[in-house]
Formats: sequence, structure tokens, C-alpha cells
Amino acid sequence: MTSFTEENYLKIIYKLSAETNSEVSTNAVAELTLTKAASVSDMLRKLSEKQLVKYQKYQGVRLTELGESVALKVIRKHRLWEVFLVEKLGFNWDEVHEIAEQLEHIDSEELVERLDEFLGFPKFDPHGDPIPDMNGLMPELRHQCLSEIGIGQLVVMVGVAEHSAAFLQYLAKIGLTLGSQIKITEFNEFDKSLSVNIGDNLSHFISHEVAKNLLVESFKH
Amino acid sequence: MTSFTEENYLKIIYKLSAETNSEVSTNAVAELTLTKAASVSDMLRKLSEKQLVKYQKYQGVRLTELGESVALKVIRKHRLWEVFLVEKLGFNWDEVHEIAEQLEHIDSEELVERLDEFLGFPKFDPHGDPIPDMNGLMPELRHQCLSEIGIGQLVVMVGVAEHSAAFLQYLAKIGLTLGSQIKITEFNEFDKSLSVNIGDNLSHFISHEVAKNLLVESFKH
DNA sequence: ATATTTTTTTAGATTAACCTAAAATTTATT
DNA sequence: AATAAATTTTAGGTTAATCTAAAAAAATAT
Repeated sequence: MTSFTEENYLKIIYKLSAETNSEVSTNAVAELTLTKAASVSDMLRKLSEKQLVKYQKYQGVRLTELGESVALKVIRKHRLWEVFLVEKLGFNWDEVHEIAEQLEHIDSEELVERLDEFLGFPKFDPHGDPIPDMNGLMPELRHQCLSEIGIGQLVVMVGVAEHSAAFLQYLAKIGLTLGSQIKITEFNEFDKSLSVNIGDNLSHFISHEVAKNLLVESFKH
Repeated sequence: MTSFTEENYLKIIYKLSAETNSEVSTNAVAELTLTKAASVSDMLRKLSEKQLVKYQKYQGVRLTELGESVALKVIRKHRLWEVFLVEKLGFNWDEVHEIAEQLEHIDSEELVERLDEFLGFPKFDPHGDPIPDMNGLMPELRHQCLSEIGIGQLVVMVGVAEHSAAFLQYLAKIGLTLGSQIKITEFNEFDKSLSVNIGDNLSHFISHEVAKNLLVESFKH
């Protein structure tokens, strides 16, 4: 029904319009699909014919309900496979993206639902990203960026807003993983950098750039 | 390096030449790839340029060492994923083929080796087919067809020579699975049909057609 | 040994997904 | 508001994998 390539376009349009909450530009799609704008134009016309997107020439694109449900199914598969790779096969969280990019296109509803059950119906993937259910419903999120948290507050790391292997490896190196407890001990006005306690003892310096990409929730005992 | 399609051709050429132990004909390949002979000719020329097969026009095709190693890697992945689907996700043995046909093309050595370990380094898939190791080495086989076994001998079912869902479901229905103990109690000359005891009690009629497709080993206590 | 049939290959098209270069449209700047 | 700049689309081409129809080679039968 939908090809590997079409699914990638839908997934990327979904992500871009989730960020901006409005029409997505041809160039933005071209950048993430690693193709040229001309190719994107072609594909948008085709996806539009298939009722997967709403597309007006020169006016950007957005997903239809149908397109969104396809995108969410791909995202569901991607995140479930990431859980499998980390929880069952012992991969690190910075090693699973490329493999999941392939696995997300395996076409079998039965497989997805059995995998979900096998994994214990996880609500979040190894990066803290929410896993939509079979109807495309996302678990509720109430995270904030670490950069928005005040001094003294105790929070728990629940996700990352940036997924590059380099960033993920850096976090692992300084002892930050999902579930880590963080308390801000110092805030430096001039560069917005932070000093934090990670867990009980480790004290660490965290740049604003990093803090912006750390998703946290207030600690619940 | 090798495309999805190329891998399928190599896999099919491997299977056909394992059966006949000689050059494989264009038509035979066309039948299994569900394409036309003309398409196969094209692809064989291409695979030949890539040193994956040895191909002389009008003289059939066989795999090179390189081609065989690619084919064996695909077969390894197919069979490991089948074990995963049955052992971990609870699929029946007649439901896994199509899904494994997709999973076998996922490209990650690391994934295959970790999956192998996760599954406990199985030597056979859910149909009793041998799983080549990472170097393409197959576990040794010493099975016979049930049709070659004499009256009174106690054997264990270790595989099937036919993989259709219909056949597999039939076996499940009469209580035959890998590991079943079988003793032939009667042989009927005129149609070569058998009466057998399955396990301790079940007595069953088995046609020659079915017996030919049941792989057994003599029972070891 | 020649003729017929079958198999295989070549020639020429098609489709999906991409490309470059040129044209059209929108956005930004004076 | 008119022009310049940026973005987007169209036009025309390429590649991988397929097809049909016709030609060539091999196998079979008289």
C-alpha cells in the first residue's frame, strides 16, 4: 500500500509539522529526506493523489488523517523496535536508530502487536520518546527542558530533545540516563550554564546547549 | 551493496542449486522469483558483473563463493528471525515465513549476532532447517525421509521438506511437531501409505506424499 | 539430419524515485 | 510598488527492476 519511501516522507512531514504546528515547506522535507526539492515536489503530488497529504502548490504540505495514521504506525514500530534492541539485545541507546529505521518498515500488524506485548507494552522508547498505541494515541507528556527549571528543584530525566549519537554518548559519559535524578545547584547568568548534582554525589557542569536538550519531570516519591 | 531484490535472487539460486547440485536454469529462477524469464536474464547479467554468480548465456547459472556467502547470510537471518517469531513472540510455525522474508533483508551484522545470542545460538529453525553460522557453516544433518524408514523402527521428527502453511497446519492437526516420536506399524505396498504411532498412543494413517516430506532421525535415548 | 518445440536472450517500454536546469511563484528589499 | 532574491515547480533525463514481443539458441522429435 505505502512504500518504504512514502512512509519515510510521511514520517518526516509528521515530525516537522509537530514542531511548527503548521504547513511544512518543500525545502524542509528535502533536507530531512536527503533529496532535492524537485524530488519532494514530485512525491508530494503523488502522496496528495493517494490522499495521504493535503498539498497546495507553493503553499506547503500537511498530513491528512489517513497520512497521520500511517506516520504514527511507522513511528510506533520504530520506537517499539528501539525498545527491543536496547532491552532485549543489549544495544546502547546511541546505537539503535539506524537499525530501527529499517525495522520500522516491516509490514505485519500481528508482529507489531506481539512485539508490543513481548516488551510489556512500553509507553516510552529508550530516549524517552512516547510510543503511540495501535490507534495512534500518544501517552501524555508533562516534561520540561532542564533549562526551564529553577535552582534547588529536584527533577528526573525522562527524555532527550536531540538524538545524535554524539550527544547521547556524551550524556552516558557524564552519567546521565533516563531516570537520573538531577538537582540544579548553580545557575550562571552570563552563559546560562548550570551546575547540577546527578544522583546522590556526582556534581557536573552543564552548558545551556545541553540543558535545552534534556527533558525532565519534577520528582515524584 | 546488495539490494533486496539481488538478495532474493541469490537466495533462490542457492536453494535451487542445493537441490540439483548443478547449474540452475533461467526458467526455474523465474518461477520462484515470480518474474518472467526475460527479467531473470537481465538480473543474471547484472549479478555476473558483480561477481556474485557464474553465468554463461544459455548455460544456466551458479553462485560464486561471494554469491554463496551472501545467500547464506540471508538464509541465516531468515531462520534466526523465524526462531525469534516462534520462540519469543509465540507465532505458529506456519505463520512466520512471510514476516521472515522481510526481516531477512535487515542489514546489520551486529543485530544478527546479538539476535543469535539472545536466542541461545539455535542450530535449527522452527521447521528443522539448519541455521548457518556467521561463516556460512551449516550444522551437520543426518535425517532421512520417513518414507525410507522400515517397519518397527523408532524415529524422531526433526524437520519438513515442504513448507506450505497448508502442510504445516495439517501436521499440527494430526499432532506431529518437531520432536514427535514416530514408529511405523504398517506399510501398504500398493500406495506406499503408512500407519504410525505418534508418541505413546496416537495411531495415524500417513500417505506416501506426506511421508516423503517428513524428515526424521533414528531415536537416541 | 532436419524440422519442430522449448528455452533463453535481446530490443524496446514502463514505473518509482531520483536528478539537473530552467521556469514560475512567493517573499523580501529597496 | 517594483525589483531582487529565495523557494518551489515543471520539463526532461537516469537507474533499477520489471514487462511484452521478437529473435536466437538449444533440446527434442521425426
